[in-house]
Amino acid sequence: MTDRLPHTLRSDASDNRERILDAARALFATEGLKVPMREIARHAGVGPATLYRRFPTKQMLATEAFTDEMRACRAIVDKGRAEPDPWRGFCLVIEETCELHARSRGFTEAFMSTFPDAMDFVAEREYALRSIAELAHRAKDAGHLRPDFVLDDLVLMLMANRGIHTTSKAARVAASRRFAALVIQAFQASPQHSPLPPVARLAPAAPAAPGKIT
Amino acid sequence: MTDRLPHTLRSDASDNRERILDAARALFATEGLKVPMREIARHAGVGPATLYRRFPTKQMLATEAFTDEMRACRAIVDKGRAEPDPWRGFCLVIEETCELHARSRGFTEAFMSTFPDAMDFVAEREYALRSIAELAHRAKDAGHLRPDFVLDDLVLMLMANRGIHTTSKAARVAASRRFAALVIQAFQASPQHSPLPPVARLAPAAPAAPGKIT
DNA sequence: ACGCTAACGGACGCCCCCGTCCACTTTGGC
DNA sequence: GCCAAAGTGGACGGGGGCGTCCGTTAGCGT
Repeated sequence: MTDRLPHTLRSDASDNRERILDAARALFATEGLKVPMREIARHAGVGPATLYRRFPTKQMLATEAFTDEMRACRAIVDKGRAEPDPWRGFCLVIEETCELHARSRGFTEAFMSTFPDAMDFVAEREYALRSIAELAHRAKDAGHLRPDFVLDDLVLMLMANRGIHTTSKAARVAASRRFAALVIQAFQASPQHSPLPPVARLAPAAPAAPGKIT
Repeated sequence: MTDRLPHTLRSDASDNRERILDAARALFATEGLKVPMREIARHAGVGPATLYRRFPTKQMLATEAFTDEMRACRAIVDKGRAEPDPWRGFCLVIEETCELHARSRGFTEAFMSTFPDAMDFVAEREYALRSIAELAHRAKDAGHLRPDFVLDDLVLMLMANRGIHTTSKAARVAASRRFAALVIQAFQASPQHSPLPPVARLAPAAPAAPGKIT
């Protein structure tokens, strides 16, 4: 033994790890987070024990599996913030976020649910929300975003977007696109809009079981 | 025996039946359709066998439990159609439908999902949609509803509304109310709106498992 | 008051998922 | 090539929901 702590995985192990992540990404996207761990293992061609040794909890697996989406999410808000026209940036964030979430059923659940252990998602969500808040502020000042818009409206929109289920992914993405366009229409400042009902206090939002991911 | 076919339940039986329906209504509203049958039985203070004898399938139970909501749904669209101003009627339908669905988590699932056996919900949904289509047509003619609105947009809105989950029912209703107001804003005809992305072909819509209610 | 029978609910067997243990296999440094 | 350690997957016990059977209880007509 040359090393007491081999932090480097054996070749077959890291190979399996990658296959597991691929399977998880695919199944989380199509089936959502509720997909059984064994299903992922089966799809990856490994035994349950291997899956559990590599990722002791489903949170850890989800966290790893969704790094791409998390990066994309951050990229979207950064791109939106970089846009010279704040309203254009705001619209862009809504459009692309809706599409991103429409593409992966599981990511939305992970992103919206408040994980008790892994704080990654919460932190990332907070970052996104704060960025968008700043963007919204600028868009309001520019007179394009309705003045009574609040950040919770965006959370509301995201929650609503997740309700859109269809048979195929293509249909879901298309529906989400149209939904985003309608939402943007609703957020746009207009002389004719009547006052909105009061905002509801939206808790950090849980899909069904608060914090539990099963 | 005075009657060969006692179509009338014994007193304790009809009593239990009522308690089961009460429990089902309460649990379906708060927990959704996924609540276990035993849970309903337990909550009603009866054994599983009693529940299953009275309602052999969860569909039958749900169908009975949601008659009130179905009636309310029909009343809403009728009221909206009776309104002299079609746009006002259209808004009213959206507002009240959103609220109705926000009040009962399970009803939305039942209403949106396509039951393979019990056709009651499908028929009722079709009636509502046809009525609203006619209302929308008049609202368009009056120039208040945007011309590129299609009926699928309303289904989209309903699907989205079901995505709104919160901790308390009160918060959910409040959120739904605001959501409805925003949606109405989006549907309102306006000189400044840009063309919408193409409509997606929305299948009759299934919550997760198409047609299965478990 | 009685007895027939509808109605009841506890208990059963089934299946699926969970997380863990352990005997066997593979890797890679020497 | 050898062999210790890392890695593997089948198998296990636990838990929970499902739908049904059956011995017991109690409503109701006589």
